[in-house]
Amino acid sequence: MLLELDFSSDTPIYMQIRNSIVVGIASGELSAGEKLPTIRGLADEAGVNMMTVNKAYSLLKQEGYIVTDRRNGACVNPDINTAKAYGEEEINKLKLVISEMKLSGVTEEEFLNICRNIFREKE
Amino acid sequence: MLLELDFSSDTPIYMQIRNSIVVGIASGELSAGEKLPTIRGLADEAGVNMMTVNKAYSLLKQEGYIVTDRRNGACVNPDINTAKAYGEEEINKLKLVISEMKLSGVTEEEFLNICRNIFREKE
DNA sequence: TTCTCTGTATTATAAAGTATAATACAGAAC
DNA sequence: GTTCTGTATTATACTTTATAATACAGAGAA
Repeated sequence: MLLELDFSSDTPIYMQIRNSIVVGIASGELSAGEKLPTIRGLADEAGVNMMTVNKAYSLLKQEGYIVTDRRNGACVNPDINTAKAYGEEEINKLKLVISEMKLSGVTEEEFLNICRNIFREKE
Repeated sequence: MLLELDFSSDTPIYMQIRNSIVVGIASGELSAGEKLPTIRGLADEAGVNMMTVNKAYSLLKQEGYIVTDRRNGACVNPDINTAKAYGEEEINKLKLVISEMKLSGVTEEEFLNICRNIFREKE
């Protein structure tokens, strides 16, 4: 698992970890059921506290992206519910990104192409 | 200016204000050169502290979205630089939204249609 | 058994970010 | 002068974030 953390970012570390894993699952870099690093292992590797990784894993578990087992550790949820509705929060985040890129001069077609590429990105 | 603040959100108030204005400019709700509410006025209206609004305006000014004048107050920058490159940060935010919606079961075509609608949204 | 690994929980602490409050100043408009 | 503007300063309180040091229960391996 590639995990790039930006300690000077305004995004909290635990959220960066959470985001990396979500993106990894969506891109196929992490496959359904795949074993994730242990909390302690990832904390060591990333140079952060165990509880910071734990916070990320707890959030991912609560969101249904991963499952945890005291025996085997954490795994990507082998059966993520792809029938759940996206929230208004996602739409608002999307609106914001589109607004910012629009004001950077990105045209609709350029933007859609960027999205197409990201959508099709495989590991 | 419509301004909906969610005080229970994990997004700071000053950032919500900043985001609302960015979206407003991009959608055309706020036009180039248009006068914005005064810091004190908006603070009163929104029920927040003056310095919170000031923080949002300072950020918007620094980002080039608005200009300020001690005489007239703050205005939408009449000449926003639409030739500036979008940052990697925007791409990462976009990747995250796409990932989350993908994992909610949204197909590529559905997603592109949502984007098209947002992109064309006028006030 | 004993040892080691897993996620989880607790408690304490430090540091940073956020928001409020009360003022004050400089510049321009009236 | 008075009033408005953005801006600046200082202090305070609260929340969030991250670390640290432990500890526990359950399961696997020696």
